[in-house]
Amino acid sequence: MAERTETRSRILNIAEAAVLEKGFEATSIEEIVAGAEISRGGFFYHFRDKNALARAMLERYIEAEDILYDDLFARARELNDDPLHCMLIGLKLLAEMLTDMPEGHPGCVIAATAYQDRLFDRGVRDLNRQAILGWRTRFRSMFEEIAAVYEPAEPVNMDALGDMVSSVVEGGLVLQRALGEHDNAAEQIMLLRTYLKLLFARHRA
Amino acid sequence: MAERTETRSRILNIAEAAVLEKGFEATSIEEIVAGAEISRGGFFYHFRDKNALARAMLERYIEAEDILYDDLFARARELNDDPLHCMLIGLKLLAEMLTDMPEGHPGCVIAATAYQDRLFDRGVRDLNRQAILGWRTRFRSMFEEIAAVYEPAEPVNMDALGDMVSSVVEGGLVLQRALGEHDNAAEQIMLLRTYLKLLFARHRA
DNA sequence: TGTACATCAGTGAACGCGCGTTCACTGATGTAC
DNA sequence: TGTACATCAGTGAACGCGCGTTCACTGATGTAC
Repeated sequence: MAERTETRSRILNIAEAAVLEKGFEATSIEEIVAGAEISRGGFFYHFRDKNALARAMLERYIEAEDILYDDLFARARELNDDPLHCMLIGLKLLAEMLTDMPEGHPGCVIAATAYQDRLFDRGVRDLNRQAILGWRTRFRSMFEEIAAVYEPAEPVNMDALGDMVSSVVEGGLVLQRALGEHDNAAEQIMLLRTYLKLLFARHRA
Repeated sequence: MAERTETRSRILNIAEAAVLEKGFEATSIEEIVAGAEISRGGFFYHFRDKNALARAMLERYIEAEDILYDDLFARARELNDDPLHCMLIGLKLLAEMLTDMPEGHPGCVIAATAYQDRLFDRGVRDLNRQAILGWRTRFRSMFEEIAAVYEPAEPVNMDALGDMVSSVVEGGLVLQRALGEHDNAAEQIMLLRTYLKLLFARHRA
């Protein structure tokens, strides 16, 4: 990695961890540059101001999550071609991934900034919005594939069902942060899995 | 209301709204006292320091939520004595309550502080923890009543199921904050309702 | 009933500290001729 | 090959501002005798 991108991502790593621990406003540039072993001026060479840091952090986080989901469900599809079983396997893999993190998942940058959104400019808030809408679209289209094969046992709002994956992950992460536990998000995902089995698996169309 | 409690709760109202908008660190005592129309000194008459404000805010929020849930499910029980139907009616009432808020629910103080917990002392973090555990116990015991009458269609972890109510609410609130929409939390609650119908309603024990 | 004192619910000036940001400068590397 | 200049990736001192907190003081109300 070039010097430039290497330092930049060192800054972003440290900032992300700090923001998840105590929020954006409470994370000082001083502590970031101390952690990244550069000077204050060095920080402002990479980011125009603190808001630019927030935007870069979110962009990187969203991109990484997208790659993670792409990868996860690609692996699931290799194991089973049926859309329902692919979804169930993907969620299982996601739950396992969360359980396997030794310190527990550190939390979601989207949720952290959603509860501090008046600190940021419109660009950052739009980014946050687009991320959630992207996940809605991703999962909604997977659920539509499933519904084309399996008739839902009860009528459901497909947008809401698409959102449910994000919602369950976000909710689980809030719980495990508040409780100081490690596996709440994974357990909530397993409950979502059971839900989807009950909703779809009974009636092959 | 006595002067004392009246001013105190005016401070807490303003602080809570501000904390949900931009986080605890970014909420200054200056803006709180300006909103409450008192002086800086007046604030410190009521709260020893900013951490004491956080604790009081959380205590009040948790108490209010507990009363709200007590009330909601008491009304539900009046409408139907069966534990499953009581739960389903209670969740419907909760979803309606969320939909009826003209500005949308402002967000949960627990979630906001969970993503800023390194700012607070142990007392505040314990309070947060106890709140989530309290909701777990509340809903778990309701689900156990249900399971005594209706055999679950799939095996579920009862602690996780108890947590699921909080998780769905928290997750839905994160989504609606990030999206700037109003009814995501209500829709997630309706999906949870469908889940519980599928899980329990089929097999009367 | 009058007087002395105590408590309550504040006021508002002052404090020092840490914050985000700016800016003149620097040494290493790359490019033109 | 040598020299001049440009760009890159920073350094570190300095800036002013807003923050949480302290403190001496105040006027209204309550209580004792």
